Amino acid sequence: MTTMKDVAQHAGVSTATVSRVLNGHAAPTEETRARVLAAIAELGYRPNALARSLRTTSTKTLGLVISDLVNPFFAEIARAVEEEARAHGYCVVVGNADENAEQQITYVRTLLDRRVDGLLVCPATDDASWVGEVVAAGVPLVLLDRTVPGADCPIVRADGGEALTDLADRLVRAGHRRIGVIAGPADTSTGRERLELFSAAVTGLGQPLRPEHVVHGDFRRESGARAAAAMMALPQPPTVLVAMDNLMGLGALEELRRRGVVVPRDVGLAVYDDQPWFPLLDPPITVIAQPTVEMGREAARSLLALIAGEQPADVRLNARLIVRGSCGEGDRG
Amino acid sequence: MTTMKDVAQHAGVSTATVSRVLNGHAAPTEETRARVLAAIAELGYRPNALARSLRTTSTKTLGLVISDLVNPFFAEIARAVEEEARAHGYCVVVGNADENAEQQITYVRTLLDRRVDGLLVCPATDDASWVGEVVAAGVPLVLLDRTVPGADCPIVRADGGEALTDLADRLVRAGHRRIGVIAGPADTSTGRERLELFSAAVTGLGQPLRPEHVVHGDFRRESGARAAAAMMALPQPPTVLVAMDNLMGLGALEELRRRGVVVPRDVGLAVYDDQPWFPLLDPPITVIAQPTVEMGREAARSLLALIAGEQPADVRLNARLIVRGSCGEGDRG
DNA sequence: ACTAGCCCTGTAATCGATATCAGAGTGCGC
DNA sequence: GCGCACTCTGATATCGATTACAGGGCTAGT
Repeated sequence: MTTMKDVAQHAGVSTATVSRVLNGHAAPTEETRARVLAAIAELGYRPNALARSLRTTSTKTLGLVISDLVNPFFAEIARAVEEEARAHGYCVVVGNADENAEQQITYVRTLLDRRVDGLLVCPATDDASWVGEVVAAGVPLVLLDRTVPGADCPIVRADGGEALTDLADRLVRAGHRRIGVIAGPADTSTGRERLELFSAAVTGLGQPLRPEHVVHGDFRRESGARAAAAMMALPQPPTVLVAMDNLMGLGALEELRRRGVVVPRDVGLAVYDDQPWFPLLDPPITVIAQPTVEMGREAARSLLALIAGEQPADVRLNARLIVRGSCGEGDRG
Repeated sequence: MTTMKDVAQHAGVSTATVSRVLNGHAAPTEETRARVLAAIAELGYRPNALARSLRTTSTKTLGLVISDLVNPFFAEIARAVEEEARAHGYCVVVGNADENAEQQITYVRTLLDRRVDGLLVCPATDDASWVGEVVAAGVPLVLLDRTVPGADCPIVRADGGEALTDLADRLVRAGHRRIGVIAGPADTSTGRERLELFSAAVTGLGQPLRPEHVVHGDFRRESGARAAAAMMALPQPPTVLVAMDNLMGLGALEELRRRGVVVPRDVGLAVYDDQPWFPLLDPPITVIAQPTVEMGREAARSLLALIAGEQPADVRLNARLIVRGSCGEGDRG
């Protein structure tokens, strides 16, 4: 590789001058500037970002640790983060935790070691041991989608309270008396919150959830299928299933299909997170849509603000209910 | 941040010794080793990866430039690459080109500047200007999914020839005489190849494609919808549509639904790339499935081999046809 | 007892950039 | 004509690690 020294020699100047030209400092003459630029072009020189970052202690890089890259919800967030960051001259390094706390910690450490300027994390679980390391490293941190206990940093998330209440309301009004919930993991904030909000809503309507009608999954496809299977095998199966994540919803759908259960005639279904293909199903699936793009964008903005020394406030966006028919609204509502 | 110097002072040794302990060199005594490790633990020291990489000229990082992160086909590949890399002690930096040649070049440069040990690229277009820069930088390069003209490096891809021939065969045998193709961009190798292979197959069966029944999209959702709309508006619309990518297939489905066109009664549909939700549609969609996980894994392996100084051969995996019913096979086949 | 050889450790150069500080050259005022 | 201010450039220290080389302390062989 050609280094700055080569360029300097080739242009007959010192490395300091090359550096000044590169960084747009006022000093160099138009003439030397031209000579340096010519040398750079001729040698095809590109500055070594490692050396530069070592010296300046800034990498112009954000780290993003995501719970599961294959989950389209997170993929879309990742894309939005990347877009917003790029618009501000930052680059994003994505780490995929695969819903695995250990892998997540590994990634947080790797990113800290590489001296990212800021860190954006969608925590895989409630384990918050890594937060201390980030704070100790003095690296700005913003949480995305999920909180962890005791973390003292800005968070960007979607509030599903209203949407879940609306959904509960609709389901009960549509006549459902046995509502089954495929909940997220109890050791994630979103897993707990969605269940609690929904549970409170149906309880408030005089239709508390039965214990056997709440099954926890892990935000992945197979667990959704297992949960649906477990509930449909009960002597008194639910008349409607609510999956608290799009992948578990997908798994549930697959399981219902395998069992020959017809939606919504035999059992209704609602899913948390919208996906472009949900409207294409027969019946189209009723969902709670989260503003993924905004979430990613806002998270990147908050982090950039934090890096700039500001004190961004928490961001709370609204999820909203989209009724489509998979809960039998047409028939009963 | 605490540096190696701090650790050295705290342990009463030189930085050289700390480095030796860190890198598992034989030299240090068990006793000094313990002292150093204690100091490291006590200070919570983590080595600066930038400084280390600058010195060793190895980052243990692979760069992955992907055409479109939101396309689940690529998301899955990215995940497989990351998994395989991690298993070999490498970390992956993902750049999302968003099917945009310029953005892709930007990312290639950024990754080269950061001195990734190797580069994995799914080229967004046929523009191969960036390949020279990678070669000049002396960075191992492996192409994934798509080729570019004149690139002299290993490539990992899926061969759809057999599957496309099978599909053509089935469609013609099922009585289809007007087959519409929603092709990929003409300036991508996969876009061209899939069309050519399929076109050759149907021509061989005496049913050449009509020019107005071939519309190029851009591997994204909206273009699939537009292409479907254009063909369905023809005086003699196709009796079956073949979308050469899952996102364009999704767009086509949405458009058909909007128009009240019933699949497969009014028009059949087949899609390149399988997705978990395709079997859930009514009718389930006939697809050509690519081995995404293997592609990602093999690509990572090839790149690691190249880095290790070996000469990996090109990898060609087979795509395969999965008949499900959306082409009216049940009725006509 | 003295030296050869081995083991462990420290000193210092190095990777490729940036930034400070000092010095060379020019222009201007008096 | 002399000095001062100002502009541009170069030499050099530095970021935080790795590593070649040198040297001190021991053991062992004769």
